[in-house]
Amino acid sequence: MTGKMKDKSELILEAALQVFAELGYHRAPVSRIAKAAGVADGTIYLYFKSKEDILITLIRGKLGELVDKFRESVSQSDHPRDAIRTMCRIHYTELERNRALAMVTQIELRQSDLELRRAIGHAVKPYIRLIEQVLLKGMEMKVFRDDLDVKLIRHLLFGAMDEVVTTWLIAERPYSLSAQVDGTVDFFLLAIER
Amino acid sequence: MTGKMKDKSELILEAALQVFAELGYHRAPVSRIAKAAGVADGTIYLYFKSKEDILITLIRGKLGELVDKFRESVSQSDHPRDAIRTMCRIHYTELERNRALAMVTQIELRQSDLELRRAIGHAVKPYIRLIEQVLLKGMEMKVFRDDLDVKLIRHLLFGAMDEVVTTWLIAERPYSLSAQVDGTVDFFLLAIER
Amino acid sequence: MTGKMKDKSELILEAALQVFAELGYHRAPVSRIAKAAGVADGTIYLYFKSKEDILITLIRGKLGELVDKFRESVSQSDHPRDAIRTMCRIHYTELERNRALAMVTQIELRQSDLELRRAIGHAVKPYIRLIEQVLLKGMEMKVFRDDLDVKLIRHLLFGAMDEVVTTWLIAERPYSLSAQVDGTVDFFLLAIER
Amino acid sequence: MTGKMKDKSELILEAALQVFAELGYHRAPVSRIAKAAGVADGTIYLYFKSKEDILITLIRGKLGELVDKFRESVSQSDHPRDAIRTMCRIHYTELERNRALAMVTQIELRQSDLELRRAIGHAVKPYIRLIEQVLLKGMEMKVFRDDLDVKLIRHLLFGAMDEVVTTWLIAERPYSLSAQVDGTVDFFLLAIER
DNA sequence: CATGAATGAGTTTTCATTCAT
DNA sequence: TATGAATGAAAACTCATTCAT
Repeated sequence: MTGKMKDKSELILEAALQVFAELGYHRAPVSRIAKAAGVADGTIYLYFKSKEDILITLIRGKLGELVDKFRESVSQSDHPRDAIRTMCRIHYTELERNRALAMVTQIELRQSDLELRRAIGHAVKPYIRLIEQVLLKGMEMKVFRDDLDVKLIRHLLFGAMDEVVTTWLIAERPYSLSAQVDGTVDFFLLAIER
Repeated sequence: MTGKMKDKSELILEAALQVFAELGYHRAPVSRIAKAAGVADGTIYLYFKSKEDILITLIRGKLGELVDKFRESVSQSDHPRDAIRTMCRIHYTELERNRALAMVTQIELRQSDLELRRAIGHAVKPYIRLIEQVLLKGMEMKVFRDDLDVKLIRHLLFGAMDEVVTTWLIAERPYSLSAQVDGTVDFFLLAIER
Repeated sequence: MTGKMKDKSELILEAALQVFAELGYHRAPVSRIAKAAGVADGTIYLYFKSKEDILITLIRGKLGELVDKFRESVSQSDHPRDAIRTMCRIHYTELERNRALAMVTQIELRQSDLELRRAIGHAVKPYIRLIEQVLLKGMEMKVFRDDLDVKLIRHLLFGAMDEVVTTWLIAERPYSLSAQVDGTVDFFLLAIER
Repeated sequence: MTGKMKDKSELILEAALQVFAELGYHRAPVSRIAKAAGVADGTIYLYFKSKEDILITLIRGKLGELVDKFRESVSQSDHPRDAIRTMCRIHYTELERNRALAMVTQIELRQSDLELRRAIGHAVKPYIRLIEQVLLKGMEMKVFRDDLDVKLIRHLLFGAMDEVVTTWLIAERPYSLSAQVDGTVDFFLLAIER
């Protein structure tokens, strides 16, 4: 039974994702999340200690899943060039598929106090580090330039992709995000390949 | 006396910038802005029609000033390569100097509802377009590759710089933002120069 | 226990009636109603969606009860003449007994915006229609003149009684309202009986 | 020059009448009245000591004018029957012509606290007394019944007319108010003539 | 007399959180 | 564990009134 029956806290997180995506964190009443999850308002507080706690847990969990995917795919790429392309593809594809998550990570994740911002920053770090590892491996394999400032460039890569996602998200007219993969990666490679 | 006496709406905007930077837009009560500006709560509403109006006016004004600086400097650069470097330098230097503004543009600008997000997006557009113009000029002058997807790359450049600023902003330990200019620009140039 | 325990929304309405009667709708803060009802401010909004909603519900409920009494009594009157007298007696007696209700219906009911005024007008309509029915029945039974303009006269009767109540309500010196029944009805009958 | 130049307080009252009629007393900001009158907000307080004072003065003045018209016309009527008809005609015609005034007297006049209500009640009293005088004259001339309870009946007449005006005022569909004169007066006469 | 910028008390409403059941 | 009614602090905004010019 444990297999099919979702954990109730999972249920609440799922509901919160939808509600945050629709209304934004600050405009999303806890009662609405409760209703969406099919539980009583008070029940939420048996699983989370505050509304903020929901958001943090949510982001951590979802980004954790994403990072796992990144890691897995990267480990299967022989060539760093392919690893970069794969990461970008997953980055764009997953967020395109899960618009609610994109909404929350791109818009809400930037939110509120420094405290929260930092807490969430930690969730992104593994991804940033993964990018770094790929860069290092590429340098080691002599396919990337040997003078790369990896500490800086990992942020340049992440920031560039991040902005592309945000731009897509708030665009008035819909277009394909995943179609931007090659343009993005080609740009990167020009800058980092020997 | 008119020289010393700042316009009261300017006074309020200045106060709002500080308060927003400290607390974040949603957690900043109008009463706190009023107190910081040394005026009564109601006075705020003689100059702005709502709290949101303060934020929008603030962003528009400050970003407008920034964009003006960009434009002026760019127009003085003969070579597109220098223009790119100048833009990045101003971007990093100005936000390093005005941390409160950085706070609001990097953190608050991303938040709130889609509505506001879009409204503010317009304030950034001129900058994005300026980047585009530099790219085009560089292509025309045959110093940049002739196959650049400018619509995409302008976002890649902006996003990369933006992320570097945000990372600096939320960093636990202080370091120089302006010191990142050359690393950033060199990366860009490798990707776009012939 | 359910017997003694009044519905909480009933409790709030009761409190609102008192407060509205004392201060008038516009001068009555919701917080005061809450205090009078012995609940927290926020509790009010679990039962009513706005302050205006309280007033409308209140009027509708109380006037509804009154109209029910009118209807019942009228149905027990064989002769239209008695029906008229009974209506007037109930009208005067009930409002004399429930001064707070009179206050709200006579003073507050008239106030506020046209919107509200109309909404409340609907609550009075059934009473006006009941008067009309009695008139028609009297004409049919040949005890009232056959040339009565019922659409107009129903308002003349209602308005006349209404003014008597208002005059009584704002009088400096107290006197019996119910003692005016016969004078009022005799006047009416002279005008409408054959 | 005094002839053409309206007194400034008159100007303000005129403006207040329009604004009250449009928005209702409580929703009408003093600043709006000032703007409509073409004076500064503060100027209002040189002529009136409060917003409420404006309303009271306004009603008193306008109703005073009306009562003067009633008195003049009545004094020209030889027969009490005609006097009654004339009063009703003026009552309906004047308010039909001056909808703003009707709005204020019928809706706003009923408003707010008992204090105001009473103050305004005084303005109506002369009219009520005039009705009484006509009734007495008619009894004296033996054209009206000699057993009329004039203290009551004057209110029945006023209330009946008043309600007809209010009904007309809040009606969804427009119709002629003055067309109701004969129906109303015929009803009265049946009740009071010998 | 006239102005109109400034005031700040007062109001409605929302919503995260608690706790008796 | 689960509920959901109740709480009450907080917050945005309005506007009658004042007063320095």
